[in-house]
Amino acid sequence: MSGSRERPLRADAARNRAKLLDVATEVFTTRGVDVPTEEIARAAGVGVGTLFRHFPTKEALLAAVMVRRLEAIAAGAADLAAGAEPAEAFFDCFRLVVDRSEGKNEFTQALAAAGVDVHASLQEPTTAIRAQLTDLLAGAQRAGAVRADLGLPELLALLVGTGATMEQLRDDPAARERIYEVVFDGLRPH
Amino acid sequence: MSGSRERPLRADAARNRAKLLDVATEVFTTRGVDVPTEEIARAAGVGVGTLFRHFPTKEALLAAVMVRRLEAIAAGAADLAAGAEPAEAFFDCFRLVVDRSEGKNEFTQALAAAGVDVHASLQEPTTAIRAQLTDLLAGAQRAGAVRADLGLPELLALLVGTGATMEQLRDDPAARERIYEVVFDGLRPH
Amino acid sequence: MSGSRERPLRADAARNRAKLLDVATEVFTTRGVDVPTEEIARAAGVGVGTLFRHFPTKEALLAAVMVRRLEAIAAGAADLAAGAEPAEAFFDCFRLVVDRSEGKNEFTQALAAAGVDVHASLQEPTTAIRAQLTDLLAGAQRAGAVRADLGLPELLALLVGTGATMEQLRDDPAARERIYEVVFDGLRPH
Amino acid sequence: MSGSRERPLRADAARNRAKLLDVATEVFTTRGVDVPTEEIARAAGVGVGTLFRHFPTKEALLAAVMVRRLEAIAAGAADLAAGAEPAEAFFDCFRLVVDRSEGKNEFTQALAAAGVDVHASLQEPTTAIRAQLTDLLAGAQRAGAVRADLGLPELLALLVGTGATMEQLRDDPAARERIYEVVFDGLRPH
DNA sequence: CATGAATGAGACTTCATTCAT
DNA sequence: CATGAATGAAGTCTCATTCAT
Repeated sequence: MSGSRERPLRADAARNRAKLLDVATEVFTTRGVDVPTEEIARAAGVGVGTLFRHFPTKEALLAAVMVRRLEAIAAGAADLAAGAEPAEAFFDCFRLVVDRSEGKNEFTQALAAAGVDVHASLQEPTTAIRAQLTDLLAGAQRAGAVRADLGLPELLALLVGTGATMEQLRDDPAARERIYEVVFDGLRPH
Repeated sequence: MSGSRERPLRADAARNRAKLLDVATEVFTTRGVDVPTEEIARAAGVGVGTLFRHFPTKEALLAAVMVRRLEAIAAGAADLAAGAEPAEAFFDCFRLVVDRSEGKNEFTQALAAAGVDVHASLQEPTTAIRAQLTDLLAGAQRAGAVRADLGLPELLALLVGTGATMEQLRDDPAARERIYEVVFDGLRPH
Repeated sequence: MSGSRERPLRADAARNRAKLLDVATEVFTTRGVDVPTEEIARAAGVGVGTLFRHFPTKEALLAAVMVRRLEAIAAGAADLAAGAEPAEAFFDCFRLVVDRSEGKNEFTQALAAAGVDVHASLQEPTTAIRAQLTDLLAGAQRAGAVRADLGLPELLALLVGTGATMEQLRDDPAARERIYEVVFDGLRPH
Repeated sequence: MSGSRERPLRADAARNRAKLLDVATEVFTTRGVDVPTEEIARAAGVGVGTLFRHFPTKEALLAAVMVRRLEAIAAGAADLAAGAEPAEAFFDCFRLVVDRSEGKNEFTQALAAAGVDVHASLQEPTTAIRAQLTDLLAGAQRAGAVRADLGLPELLALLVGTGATMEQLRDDPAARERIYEVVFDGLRPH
């Protein structure tokens, strides 16, 4: 699962990489993608050189941040899926993914703008989530809780879109709840 | 309301401004927001100076492009609203706005990243659409075609979000159609 | 004296030229030489084109402003010279020139920076002052009020330099007066 | 007093900074303040980026050049002051400052035009000279070689103004000498 | 392996000057 | 003759990336 990549990575190097990722996540999320690399390095307490040793380009850093978020989401989803009956698992997982997607769009776009094939470069880490969602969707459909004519692509698109919807309603929890009602109602058969 | 601005604008100036807007719309939409101003000027057949005379900053150009798109959408929406029964008018208009929203997110984000208060600077031109949507929504609710607990904010958020959903399914019209079914089903009472 | 140049100049054209000169004098003096030509034109109530019709380059405008000031100074000097005994006339005139030189340095330098041979382009209009100063100096020297070994070049240089000195003491009239004492004392024989 | 600033500065960085300062001094003095930064960088054998790393704005570079010149002047003045009797020390120092002031006005004005508070930003490095001049002046006055009613402000103004005077007589050493006689005579009591 | 100085292409913008209206 | 839109060279500054220390 968390297969070993390259060499084991020395202790301090690993610490630097982690700090960099933490800072980048924080900074990109709160201040946008245009923050200079140098600033991120400084905030992480390392030189730019170190940043570029770990992430050969800025895009690579961006991608790594995304991957990390996706992995976190996947972990959460795994817990939920393990739990209860199919329908509940599906809808709970939907909520989880959406709630954690905050700001994800900006990354995706920044990556795309940089000419990176997002689908390709994020393929592997996303696989876990994809697999889980496929299972959850199938289970919910088998249980008659979700329209049978929907596939994984529609589900993924809907997750992204609902995330975007929610971002517009950041300050109104009640409204967000109503949106969930609309979307979940729409997902059910008929 | 949509009153005349400043002076009538000389013939060639108007032509240049229009060309600039055309080119910018095209370029920003297809190649993203990071295209150099100089390239836009060249593509429009004018010098950079001319571009900056018409739009004092790049953001101003970006905003102008958005405004233009919104105005076009508003015009289309007006035609639909004039037409038929409330429910149909509402759903048709929803589709129209979503279909024309392609790529709009990127603009909004670019503007926001530049520190522009999008809501403020685009307020006026958006007002037309807002008003129409308010009417359409009210009409559809009165006709019992849409849940009564939804307000304009939710509608707007849903329009944005559905647009984002659709962008993920750019190449699959059938899937897009299924999304519309989901969302429209969800919007109906119960 | 005010010899006719070129054509007689139509009434409105003359008015424009005068307004332009007034505004330029005001603006250059208060806000420096880097003010855009367009702004000067606007302040004068004309288009840039008109400005450039009257003054083929910005330097030409700068030079014209200087000329005008010098002419004003010359006029004032003439009045004084006409008056009393040689020594008094000389020293009064010295004061007059210095007092009116405020900010003149900036112009001279701007012109020089633009590669204009100031001495050459201002030769003619300065001639009047030069002639007067030559006479005044000679008179004062004959009267034994000024060292005999000084020539016009030294006098001109001293006028410029004393102007610069005074600009440093803009806010201290008493100090300025002491400077005059120093310089005038120094000018007297022994 | 002339305490170390920030970090020790790496060897190559120090070399570049020095070269930049040398070139800038040379170029600004001979060709004026309007020389493009890029040209200065090229002449110093570095990229523009390096220039801007050392001096965040062009004004900063200008100011640094001035500071350097003032420091050089102060050093020379210190030597003189150490030497002989008060009167001689004073007048020699006056000459020194004036002779080294060549072109200094242009800098001051460029800085002022850029909205920099020259007095403030150059305060510290000037302090050394101020202190020395204060001492020299007091000494010369005590020795009865200079009018007692003059203060430091007048002296400084006179230094600037005499510099301006001398610049007009760049090519006539004999005339310059006569100016010194005039000014020094004027400075003596009576 | 870390550091941060150096690089230099390129971004945005200004402005003197020209020329169609 | 006046106007002001158009021009485009040039200027200052930023920032991802490289490389000497």
